[in-house]
Amino acid sequence: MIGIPMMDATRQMDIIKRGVSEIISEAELLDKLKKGRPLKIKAGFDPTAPDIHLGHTVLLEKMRQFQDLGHEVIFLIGDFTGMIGDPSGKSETRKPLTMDQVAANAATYKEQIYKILDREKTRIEFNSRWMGRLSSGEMIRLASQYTVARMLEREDFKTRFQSQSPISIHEFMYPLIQGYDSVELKADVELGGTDQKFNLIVGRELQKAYGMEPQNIVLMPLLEGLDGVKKMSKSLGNYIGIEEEPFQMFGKVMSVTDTLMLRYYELLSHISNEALRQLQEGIKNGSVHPMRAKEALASELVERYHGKDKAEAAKAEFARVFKEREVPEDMPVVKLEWDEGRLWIPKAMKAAGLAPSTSEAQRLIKQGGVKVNGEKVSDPAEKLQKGEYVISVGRRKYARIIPA
RNA sequence: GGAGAGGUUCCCGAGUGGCUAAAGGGGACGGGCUGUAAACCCGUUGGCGUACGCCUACGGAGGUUCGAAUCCUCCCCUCUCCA
Repeated sequence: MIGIPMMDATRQMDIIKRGVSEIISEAELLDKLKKGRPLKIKAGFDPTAPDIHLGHTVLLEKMRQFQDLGHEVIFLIGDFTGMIGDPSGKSETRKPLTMDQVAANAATYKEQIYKILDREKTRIEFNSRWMGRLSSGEMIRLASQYTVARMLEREDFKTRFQSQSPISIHEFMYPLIQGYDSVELKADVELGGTDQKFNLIVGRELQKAYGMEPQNIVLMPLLEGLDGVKKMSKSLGNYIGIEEEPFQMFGKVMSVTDTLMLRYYELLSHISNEALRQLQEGIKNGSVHPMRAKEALASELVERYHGKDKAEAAKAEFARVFKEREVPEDMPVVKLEWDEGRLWIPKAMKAAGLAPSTSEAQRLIKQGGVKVNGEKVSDPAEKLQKGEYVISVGRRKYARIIPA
């Protein structure tokens, strides 16, 4: 960083603003940038088992942008706050993680986040470092900085209060502690998802209460999942994990709608703001084929997480399987018992994981969705002589079966 | 603590004694169309060596009945209102 002059504040702002949902406040942030010193950028993460998907990377990419602009990024693992669990509603109080678990999760985080963040420029912190030794007196002082009325402004607290659902006192501590982290770290900017808005604002207020200049807040939208509607999450199954196989990752990106593709471009791609604008324009006026754009995006993402070679291979494989409708090179190989010499196809399908039950397998056959060695199966009762076969269901599911 | 309402197949939600493996919608899956998508159209959506048939299913356990998701008893859970 030393010796490299910082980019002009307005140009920095232009980069920072890409894809953000809200900045509190833009004018303040611009002032800070104008001072020309590296800012402390904080972003907090749950200590629970991390399995990062593209939704999480929206925030990480923004952190990376700040790093590239020469600022100091603090990756904060909320191991202390993890004992409370963000009271997002009904969720029960979490069981505290052991030191070992936290350490293991942190290690996993590191492995994954450095695919995006610059290892040299990332500072990792745990909030137990300071929270663990905060005295009761200091804790009370902290709690005295905020009022119940203001706490109840938070949407989920408000609704729970109004509907007379229980709110435990310790749940109020969550935003306070998260905010206190900003005090401790002297954060200039805190990054978070839009769902974190309240908590981040508390951080601002607390910094003021402790006589500091309040942090600015950069809120990132929650990335829509593959369905294009709900936020990407593992439990909804609409996610792309950053450790997924290249071919699978490529295919998932390709299956996304054109609108969502542009959204992903905005939030995930490294193409410049100018290039993004041209792309949007090109698709609108028809000069850019959406499929080409989608391929480029898929390639970019696969390359980021698996390297250039894997990305090219995934692209080629995808073209083979989906454009030319040929059999994929890699597919699960399943060994089956051929007890009676002839094997009922639905049974083979079930054993190969192509259908959850023989009943379902029969339905699929009746609907014309099943092929054996490329030929459509029309009779659900059909059996196979002992041998090796490739069975497919629909366009995506394939398995090779061989006698055990 | 008192008074009500309700728990149905992946989800929502109909169904008040047989015609109900259970309407309808959503989702998912298969087919068509296409750009590999979206939208749209059609179809499927409990399990089982497989038409037939059999088994399992309407919060749980019993009971009434030729026959229950539907009636009775007890229990568990959720929600609403009052205090």
